[in-house]
Amino acid sequence: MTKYEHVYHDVKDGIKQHRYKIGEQLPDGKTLAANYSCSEMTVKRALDMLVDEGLIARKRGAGTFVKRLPREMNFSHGSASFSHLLGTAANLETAGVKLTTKLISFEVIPADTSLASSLNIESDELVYKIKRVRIIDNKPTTIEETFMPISRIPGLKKQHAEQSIYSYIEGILGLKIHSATLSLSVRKADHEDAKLLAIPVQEPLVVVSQVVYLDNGKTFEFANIKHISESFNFTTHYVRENRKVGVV
Amino acid sequence: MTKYEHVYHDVKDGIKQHRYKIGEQLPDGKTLAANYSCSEMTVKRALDMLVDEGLIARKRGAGTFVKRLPREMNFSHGSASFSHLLGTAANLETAGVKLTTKLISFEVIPADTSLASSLNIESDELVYKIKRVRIIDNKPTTIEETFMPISRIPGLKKQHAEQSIYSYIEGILGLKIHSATLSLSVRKADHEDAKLLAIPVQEPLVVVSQVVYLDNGKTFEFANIKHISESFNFTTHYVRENRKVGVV
DNA sequence: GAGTGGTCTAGACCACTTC
DNA sequence: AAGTGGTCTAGACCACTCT
Repeated sequence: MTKYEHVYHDVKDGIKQHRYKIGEQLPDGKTLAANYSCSEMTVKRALDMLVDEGLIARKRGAGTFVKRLPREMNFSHGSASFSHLLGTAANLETAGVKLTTKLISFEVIPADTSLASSLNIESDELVYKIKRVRIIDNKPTTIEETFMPISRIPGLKKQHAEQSIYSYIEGILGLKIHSATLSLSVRKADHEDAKLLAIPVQEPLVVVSQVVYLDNGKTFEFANIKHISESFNFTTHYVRENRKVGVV
Repeated sequence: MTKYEHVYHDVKDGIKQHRYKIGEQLPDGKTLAANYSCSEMTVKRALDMLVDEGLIARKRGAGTFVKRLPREMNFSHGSASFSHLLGTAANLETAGVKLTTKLISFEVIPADTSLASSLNIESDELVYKIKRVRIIDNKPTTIEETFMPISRIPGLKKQHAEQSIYSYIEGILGLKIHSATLSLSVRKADHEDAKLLAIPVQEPLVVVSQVVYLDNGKTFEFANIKHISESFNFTTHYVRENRKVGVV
């Protein structure tokens, strides 16, 4: 563990355990640096992470103040879209939730111009097109339609799609997932959606469209994930000064 | 403008203008530091902001790579909830959109325990309760129900609620808005929602619940903002390593 | 004026990837 | 082995708030 991670965790624990209370001021940078035997820059680095997470606010000339408690990881299977990114299966299962996957279709198609543009590949390059339904605690909850270029994810088989594609990519291929851009909107279920999710036609669905990147900057996935809206919840923080946001 | 802001903007422009192309590698830290006559730490600081915005990926041992272009600020009045935070009126109006506000009610009530807990105040402390409909291009688009403690926002009048509360807070009171936590979910319109937004009952609405903080760490607003779902869109980035997210 | 956080540096040293 | 980014420092100097 790095020094700044240590400071970060320790201060965060301090907030969680009410050693630092909401509304109170933290010790100043010099003092913390002395307490942790590190430089002030390292303290700043650690506290900036807490700012990004929405737990504290720092004000030049005034001090550092506790805004709120860290919230417990609430895997109320709402944020399935997000934990999907983090490796759905593992996260949800350790949370004691039963997740299963139903593979609807697994094809290889040439990318049309729109898809090629999303994936930053040439038109007509071959991509996997995978459609799956995720079932959480015996309730169909999301429909995932995923597109990945064959060239970047070679050797993917049906069997992987029936389990976790992400563990194939990270575990077997040894690639690292770096980041994603997500866009949320709401659409109404068509007949196929309704059938797959066992809901009435026209029910609202939250559609998460995501482009996912590897750590070499290359796109490897474009996906549309439709969530039953009642089991969807998404929380984020917005910090004004640095245009940064943290996710719980 | 600080040095890191300068480097940040210049590299970002370089990406926007295809001087650095998608998939390509940026010059290394030492080189950039020399080019900009600054230290490598300053370059890192600037590039980390671009990482948080989802534009580049940095990989230790390998280099820094361009992921995608900065997206143009698309004020498709979808992200009204977000620009609300940034000072809705100003932003939308400079974007050439006509925004008006209809004040539905303006009361002062004692906070119940749940509200008091959200606002970090004592139960029964007095709060403003303000209900407004936002009308964009002559179309009612959101219903905002806002609660603010009188003690922290003294002197608020109906007239401010009919315009921009945020400019009262920042302009007149001289307070600074620091950050917010947002939570998104979907609900169906009840009779009152339907009437106010001129839509059928049971239409889906996106509900944004937000707690907003001042730069001294104190909560000053809790709000529920209901959006007509068809005009709602929300985009964000997720970066794995540092648990940071940027918003476009 | 005293105290706070923010910027910036020049350089040491380390971790990792790539060849 | 060469080249990349990441961590960390000790300190200078600046900007701001508070009272």
